[in-house]
Amino acid sequence: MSQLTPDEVLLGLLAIQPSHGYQLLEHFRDLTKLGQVWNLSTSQLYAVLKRLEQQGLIVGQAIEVINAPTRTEYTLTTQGKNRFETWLYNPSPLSSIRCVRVEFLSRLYIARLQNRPTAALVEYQKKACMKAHHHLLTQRDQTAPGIGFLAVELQIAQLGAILQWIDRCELVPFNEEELDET
Amino acid sequence: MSQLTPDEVLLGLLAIQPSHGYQLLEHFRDLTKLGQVWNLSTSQLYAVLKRLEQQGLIVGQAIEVINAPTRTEYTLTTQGKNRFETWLYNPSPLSSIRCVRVEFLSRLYIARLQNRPTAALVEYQKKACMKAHHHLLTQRDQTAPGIGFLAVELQIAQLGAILQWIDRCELVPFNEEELDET
DNA sequence: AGCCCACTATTCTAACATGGAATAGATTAC
DNA sequence: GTAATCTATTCCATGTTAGAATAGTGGGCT
Repeated sequence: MSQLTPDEVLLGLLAIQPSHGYQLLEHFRDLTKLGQVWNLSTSQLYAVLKRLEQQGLIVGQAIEVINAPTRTEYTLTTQGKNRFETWLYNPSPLSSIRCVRVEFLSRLYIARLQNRPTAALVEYQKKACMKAHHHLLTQRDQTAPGIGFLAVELQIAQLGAILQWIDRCELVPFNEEELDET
Repeated sequence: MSQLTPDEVLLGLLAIQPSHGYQLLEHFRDLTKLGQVWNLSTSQLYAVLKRLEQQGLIVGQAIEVINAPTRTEYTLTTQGKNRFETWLYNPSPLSSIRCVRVEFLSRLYIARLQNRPTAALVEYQKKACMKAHHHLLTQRDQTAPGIGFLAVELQIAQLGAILQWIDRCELVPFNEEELDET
């Protein structure tokens, strides 16, 4: 896998309420939800759900619906809950640029949906980025001119931009999603 | 494929001289070369070479070496050469952040190795980023507050950082690689 | 001499990702 | 009435990816 999987996001959504695949998919398609953040195909989502079930993080239950195809409703297990909590509050923010955009914003989204405070999340991410920023500055001094040097400089610039941006995360209001849970 | 493949970079390297897999790998492992830019595994490189051969962009020739395993030396075909030139001078810079870091820096690296001027490359990329930046500013005004909005703002900040960084690309000297071609 | 390690050079394998189409009933639109 | 679209899921073929496996060479150590 290319590092970033929506595993924990799904666990977070299921922590709010048991849901079936199609319901979960909405969060990844709606551009006001996670649509800007992830680009997840249908089959991928169902594949991930299957994997999570195999790992014992969720359990599925077939639900017969009168005038609709049978659904599989997934519920979080205790194990899954633990995994999610670890992810949310013990973030391992790799501070790679993509990680921040995708993982951090997902964390924020889920935390808001669950009506949890987000200050700590933002703070953790900020600290991690500052640390990485500092580390890169040191690395730059040890790097010979050339492509490698330019790459390091770009990463430094990127992290700087994130640091300027991140404080806005707590100021920007999250309208609808707050109460609206389909 | 997840968008970014080293296909054209390999073609560019083969344009300098026919090489076998292990030789090409050096460019992706050496941190002063493309090591900071790509993270390519051995098997991946060989897989790409096979694919390129299937597409008729390169041809492989088995070379028996006296006291070493047989190598396959790949040579660029006319088609491959065309494909590379198109990529280098007709860049389609998607201006996604990752694209710039990986693709643009690769272009720069190859152009330098081939002793070609880089001013045009930088200029193209800069223009593309400015365009994307502008487009995102418009998009921001049409986006409701929430996660989507934050995502757009982050992208704007990232592009801004790139624009500040990109002018340095022509100023930073590229030492050794200029003449040294293993 | 015997052994271990690192380097050159490539292949294999199993798991996972990905895009796309297939299925199939329900509802809405014209 | 039939076409399109929505709900809900599965299936498939192809491609990517990490990691180990292979295999020969040369060097250093004891």
